[in-house]
Amino acid sequence: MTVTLKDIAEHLNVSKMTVSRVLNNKSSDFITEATRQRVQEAARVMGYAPNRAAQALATGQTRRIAFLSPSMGSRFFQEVANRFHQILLNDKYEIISGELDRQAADSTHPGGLSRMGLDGVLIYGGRLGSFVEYKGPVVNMGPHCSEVFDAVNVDLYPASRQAVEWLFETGAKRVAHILPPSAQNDWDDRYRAYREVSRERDKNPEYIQPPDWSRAAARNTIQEYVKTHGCPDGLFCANDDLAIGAYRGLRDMGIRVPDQVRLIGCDGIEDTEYLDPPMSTIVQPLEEMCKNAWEFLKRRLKKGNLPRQRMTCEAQLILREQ
Amino acid sequence: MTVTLKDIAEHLNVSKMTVSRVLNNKSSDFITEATRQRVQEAARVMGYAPNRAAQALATGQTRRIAFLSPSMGSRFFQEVANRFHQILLNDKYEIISGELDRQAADSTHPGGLSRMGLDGVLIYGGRLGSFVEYKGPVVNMGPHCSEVFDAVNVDLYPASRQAVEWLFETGAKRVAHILPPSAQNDWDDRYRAYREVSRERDKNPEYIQPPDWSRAAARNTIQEYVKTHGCPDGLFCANDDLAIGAYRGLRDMGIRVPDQVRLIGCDGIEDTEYLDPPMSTIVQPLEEMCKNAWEFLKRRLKKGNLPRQRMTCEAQLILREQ
DNA sequence: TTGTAAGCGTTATCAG
DNA sequence: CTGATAACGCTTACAA
Repeated sequence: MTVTLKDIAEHLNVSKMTVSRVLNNKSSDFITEATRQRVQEAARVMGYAPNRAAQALATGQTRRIAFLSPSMGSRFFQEVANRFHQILLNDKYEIISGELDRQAADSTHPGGLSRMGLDGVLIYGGRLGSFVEYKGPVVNMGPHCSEVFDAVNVDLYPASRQAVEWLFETGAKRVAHILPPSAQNDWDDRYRAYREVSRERDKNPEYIQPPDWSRAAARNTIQEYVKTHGCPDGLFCANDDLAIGAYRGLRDMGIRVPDQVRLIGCDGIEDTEYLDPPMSTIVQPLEEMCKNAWEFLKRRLKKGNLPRQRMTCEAQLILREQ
Repeated sequence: MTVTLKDIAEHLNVSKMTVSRVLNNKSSDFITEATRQRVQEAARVMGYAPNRAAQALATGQTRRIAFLSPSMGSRFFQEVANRFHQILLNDKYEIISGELDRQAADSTHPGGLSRMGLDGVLIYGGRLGSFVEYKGPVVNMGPHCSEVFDAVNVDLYPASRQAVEWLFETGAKRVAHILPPSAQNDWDDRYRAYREVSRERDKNPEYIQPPDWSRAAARNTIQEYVKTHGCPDGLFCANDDLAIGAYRGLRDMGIRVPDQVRLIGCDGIEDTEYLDPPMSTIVQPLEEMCKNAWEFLKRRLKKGNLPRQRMTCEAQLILREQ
């Protein structure tokens, strides 16, 4: 059925090894130009394609990497996954995406990482207790990385402060913070920045807490909040999806953006540019982060016992016309 | 390092086969409850995880499927990929996404499908000449499917007609159609519907042609168009990204939506609901399409020589407040 | 420069 | 019910 090394070898009266060597053209191996030509021609004509499983079994390497994030439905994480896809493609690696919760690291779990045949894992997001037991290389990225893995941190704190301060400075009397309760922790830059700026300005912090990070949740929650508490005139949102959901929820009630409320999102997804008015947001330097994460992982793939690699990138507040 | 069947077998003084049988619990195999228990316990304790590559090599099955679409940057295709991810997860299949152009089917291509170790391929979108030479099972889905593969068609024609007619009936004098030149073909339901309705109403068709399907392209192109041709008062867009780009481009020029121009998109991505005003669009029954595509593929995975499977789903025009 | 032999971790087949 | 043995297709190490 499918063509194997052996088929080519027999066809050409050479050994499998000769064929293998030609097809992998390892620089360390020497083959006469004549046989090289013959083998390549035969492989092409016969339509040879290597059996990845066999290669993986023999070498112990799958050339497959997982990218895990909290939620594949989030546009931001899709943008990250995409960037990785493009980057890894250049290096002939496959990427397979998954969600942190579902893709538990332990080998007991039927869909667990250790059962997937991976060379390594890229993770956006933190709180990954279960991953300490995953044996392969892991690079963690995001605003609050694990202390045990290689890490590409992104610092949201300065930009978050600027965002909240800008809202106050440009006239907002009540600036609220939208974020799910699960993220209301001191390790969250956005939360901490909001709380501290509020305190410095003697403002009462107001938290609007959708049950999750989805647009739909933010849309509902903001409406309930406004009905019972009245409407803030500034809204610092923990991510762009929440900001977009809030925007829609406010418009549902006839509240004007930005006249009555100004919003600032976080992460910098494409969608924010296409709203009307375009939404201000805190942009993460994704390209830089992804490139570096991949470099970290490649290095560790080559040499497992490196000292821990880490770096920190700076997110940037982008104010759009309003 | 990692635990194998052999390790467990030696630890328990049984054969690898016994361990293998227990761990796969094939109903056809009979094992005493006692040994079953012992094996399962040992596997758990020792942290056994099967080697996927070895399994694949032995069985010839990878439990891995590719999902290919024209562009991974498109939000719509991301939504499709997502649905497949969820669906296949239930059946313990992995999914790996790619783009049609890059992932050529032939074995010559280094990143070609036949080199990826796949059980089958799901493709959204048409024009896939090169895929006839891919040997594995293929299910094609979308508005203009291949005639040679199993197919889940979606019929955009009736909804497209309704869309254009609705724009005219509700008062539009000039309804233009935005679509990239590459799609300006009779096999495209949207193009055909627009052209025919225009003709039936003795209207001059107006085509606005961004170079590709991106928001940015639509945003630029609409502005150039309006500057030279004036502004249509109805816009039927070949997909939601174009519609969103056009919306932004119009707003850039101070043109009011929907007062001066009304837009209708196509595909039904989540973003359309969150614009202000929410955007009308033609919604594809994604859940139905994906479920069926996967059923088709599973069937063909089991039994290769089925007659060609095919079905057609109906897209639906959703008019949102405007 | 090329070939031979062994092994990677599973599963299939056939004996016991 | 359980165990040996032979694949699966490739690469690594070592011989020639």
